[in-house]
Amino acid sequence: MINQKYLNTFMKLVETQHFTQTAEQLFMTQPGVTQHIQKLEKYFNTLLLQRYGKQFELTLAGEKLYQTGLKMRLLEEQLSEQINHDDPTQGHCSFACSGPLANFLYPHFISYQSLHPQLSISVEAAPNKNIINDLLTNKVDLGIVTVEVIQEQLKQTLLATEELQLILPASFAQEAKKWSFVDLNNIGFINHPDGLHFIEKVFTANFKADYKGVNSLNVKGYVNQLQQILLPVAKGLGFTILPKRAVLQFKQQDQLTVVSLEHVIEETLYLTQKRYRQLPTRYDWFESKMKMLLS
Amino acid sequence: MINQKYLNTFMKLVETQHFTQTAEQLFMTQPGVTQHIQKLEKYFNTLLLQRYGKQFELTLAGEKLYQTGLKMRLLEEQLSEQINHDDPTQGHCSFACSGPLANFLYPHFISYQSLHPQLSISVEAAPNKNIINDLLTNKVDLGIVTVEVIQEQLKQTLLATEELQLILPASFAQEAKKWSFVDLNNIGFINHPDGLHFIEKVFTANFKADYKGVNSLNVKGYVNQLQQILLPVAKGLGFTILPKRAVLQFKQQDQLTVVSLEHVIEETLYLTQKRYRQLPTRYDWFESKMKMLLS
DNA sequence: AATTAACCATAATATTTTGTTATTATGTTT
DNA sequence: AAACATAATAACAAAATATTATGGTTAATT
Repeated sequence: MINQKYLNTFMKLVETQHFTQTAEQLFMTQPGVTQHIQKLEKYFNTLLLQRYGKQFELTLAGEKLYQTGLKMRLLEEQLSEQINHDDPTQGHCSFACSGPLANFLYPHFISYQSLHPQLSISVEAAPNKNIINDLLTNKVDLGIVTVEVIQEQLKQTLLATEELQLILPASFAQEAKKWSFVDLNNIGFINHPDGLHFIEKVFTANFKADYKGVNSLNVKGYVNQLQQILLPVAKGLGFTILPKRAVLQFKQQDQLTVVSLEHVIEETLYLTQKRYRQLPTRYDWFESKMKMLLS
Repeated sequence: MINQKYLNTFMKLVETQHFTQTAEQLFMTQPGVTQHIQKLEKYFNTLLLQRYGKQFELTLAGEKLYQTGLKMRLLEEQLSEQINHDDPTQGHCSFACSGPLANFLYPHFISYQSLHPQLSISVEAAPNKNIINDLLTNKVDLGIVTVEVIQEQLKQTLLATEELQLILPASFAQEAKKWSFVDLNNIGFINHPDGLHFIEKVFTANFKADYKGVNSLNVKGYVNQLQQILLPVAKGLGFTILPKRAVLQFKQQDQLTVVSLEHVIEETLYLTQKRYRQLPTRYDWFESKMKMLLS
């Protein structure tokens, strides 16, 4: 690592062109200046000054070091100015949530971003597990997940609840029919990243007698693209379970039937973040906006 | 100045998230790491780490310091890579010379620049005195002047010689007339930045008997724009003295007469640079190009 | 030309800074 | 509950850094 004190002495020397004056201005003695320059020359293994008489010119290396020094000086100045500032209208904001939620939230975010162009916003759609992992590794700052986390490092606040809907192909629609686990399992399940988690919640509440865990489930497919999960259902290939907001985003609503369940299961959305990590104030707007939109 | 060693320790700590591992990887002991962080926190007068148990998260300040550290690390890497390189096809080249010469040279320079877009080229038209001053203060690296300099800090090589021409309005043209100092002084002198210097050289050689120094000269005007020096001459308002190349650049040649002098005076062009200052190799092409063009 | 003053380099020494060892306190895991 | 791992602190050792004293050059002055 380059010694900044030496570099500073060098820069002052370049500016004064004078060892003794450099020493005076930096409140040190002249031999100190000489030694600093010598240390730098040893460190870079190059002459920095072309000496002649008691004067000198910079060598090419010296010139480059000086230029770099200017840039470093700038970086340092900016840092000490900014290190205790927390501007709510600039910087990077990173979010992760489920696909449907991302689709829903992102338009609101970008209209805010256009008010504050200094903001940079990234929203990643991902399943709960990945979101939690991204939070733990600081890849995102704020996540919305549908599970309570066990990690002590994370903290959560309740954002909203949303109904989980059991979706059948419209072709299977039968008024007031009371569907059983066996009926559904004959049709087959279209899985997705949160699919089994939803099954567990909805089926244990509604089909306690017959449902014996995910192993007994007839899984007919899997897809992790939000827009595509409901396609096989629409085509009559199977049923699935999704949050209401995800179902509403599907184009061909007439191809689907929402089965009304005896025990309505609400999925809970938790705003999740690192417990010991202070978020910049630029996140404040997003937090309150999300609470407003989702409540 | 921020201590780079401390910063380096901090960066490693951010990357390992672990004091002991940081110490091992940097071949130091764990208390050293603790102390480095403490020194940085004292220096910035802010917490950099939010500690909990034996773990920690970065504070906002810590995050900013880490980001700045990354930039500094990059600067340093680039420097140590480049400090002993001297690429002839990139970097800044600065020249100063007389206006006519600048007009003549610059087109050749820019066509070279278009071959090597990494080059940046500046050519400044200025009188000798300014050129010398700019060289001494490192504002330009290479200059062309028409005088021998006295400063020991500068070195010169002969580039070319060029005839100094005495220019009269075309209306004054008289075949084979032998002009005297008094004739000319009646017409009056149009001065320019190098005007008196040229007068001195040409008149002492040609009108030794009558010319008694610049004080006796009838100066009718002054302008330091190359394109405009010959305008008053063309209009019949006075005579002037210019290098041949400057005269050739004037549009209305038919308005001018070049007086043939008994003693032709050649102006000498000296390539001038700092004696103890090595020029980057990117100047090599320019030096040889200029020699080629002007010889 | 001789003298003086200004300036930078070097060597030896003093001082300050930095790093280490030993130890304690506090969590974490078995 | 015991063993282990980790970070903080204090005291001390080591290293880095700065200063004083001095000498050799170069430039300025007489």
